[in-house]
Amino acid sequence: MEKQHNLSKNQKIIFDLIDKSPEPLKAYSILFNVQKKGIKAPLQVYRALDKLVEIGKIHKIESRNAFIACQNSSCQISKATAFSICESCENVSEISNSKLSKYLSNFADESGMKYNKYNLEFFGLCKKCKSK
Amino acid sequence: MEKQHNLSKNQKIIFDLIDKSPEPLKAYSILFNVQKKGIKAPLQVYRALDKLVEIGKIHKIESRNAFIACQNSSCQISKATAFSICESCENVSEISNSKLSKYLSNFADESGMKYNKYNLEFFGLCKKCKSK
DNA sequence: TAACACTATGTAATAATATAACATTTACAA
DNA sequence: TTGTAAATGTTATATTATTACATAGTGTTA
Ligand SMILES: [Zn+2]
Ligand SMILES: [Zn+2]
Ligand SMILES: [Zn+2]
Ligand SMILES: [Zn+2]
Repeated sequence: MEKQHNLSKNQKIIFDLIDKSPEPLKAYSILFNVQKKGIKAPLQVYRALDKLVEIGKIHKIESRNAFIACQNSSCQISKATAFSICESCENVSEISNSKLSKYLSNFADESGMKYNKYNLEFFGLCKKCKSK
Repeated sequence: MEKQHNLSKNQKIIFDLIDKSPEPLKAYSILFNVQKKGIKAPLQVYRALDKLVEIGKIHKIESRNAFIACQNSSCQISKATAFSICESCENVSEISNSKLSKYLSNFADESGMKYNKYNLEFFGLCKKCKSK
């Protein structure tokens, strides 16, 4: 069973915002949106983001410096993440494909390196944008 | 055959620096290192970096905001990149594994999205750091 | 050659992203 | 209730990246 994390006040405010957003949110856009709730400084946002990433409630889309809520309770607490990103409309969604995650989690090569985490970002055109 | 790109003066200065570095370089560290060669402003660095990424001579390590020279002539001009990153010593190397690249290049799911590019970053401990 | 388009460069200012440092408060278990 | 870890508040600053505008080189074609 997954460990239950009781979010703190700031963490909850920021998670709720990200969770109900249809698109990845950037840190300063989050800051702007939560100022009416009393969160005034970048650091308050970044601290909450760090914690939320750490416990797997959100993920950072590295190529976009933006954050989305985890859609996939089986992504092993952020140790194995894969996303598809539309380069036209910037829609991002988390890929939940057990074959893919099994393949990558078990990946090993001759480097002698032990991989315990990965992040994969696919880019392309989503269905909508393809048909335009 | 790969298209031959004749690098411009700034592009060459910056590529040479990255190419001979054993570790990924950050933009402002590059800037600092090439100031004696007359490159004075961040934009000069970023423009060269953009071009070098575009033509596949270097790659950006997204999780580190840093750049390394391509070690893998078959990475299809930056359309299919995979890296291993040691979380202890921060050593980064490009993974060149034909099975992996074939698997990912052919990956498709039910989203209807056509993937034409990916970037994968593996994290773990390198041989050296593991044995410490 | 002259005209054109395209790529690259130079420079200043500024935007966007992220962290350091320090003081205080809250949660909660020993 | 005392100790400790986690979270918060605040200011300042560091790091990463882009906008805007002017100029110069490079190669192609009329
Ligand atoms: Zn997830
Ligand atoms: Zn799209
Ligand atoms: Zn490469
Ligand atoms: Zn290492």
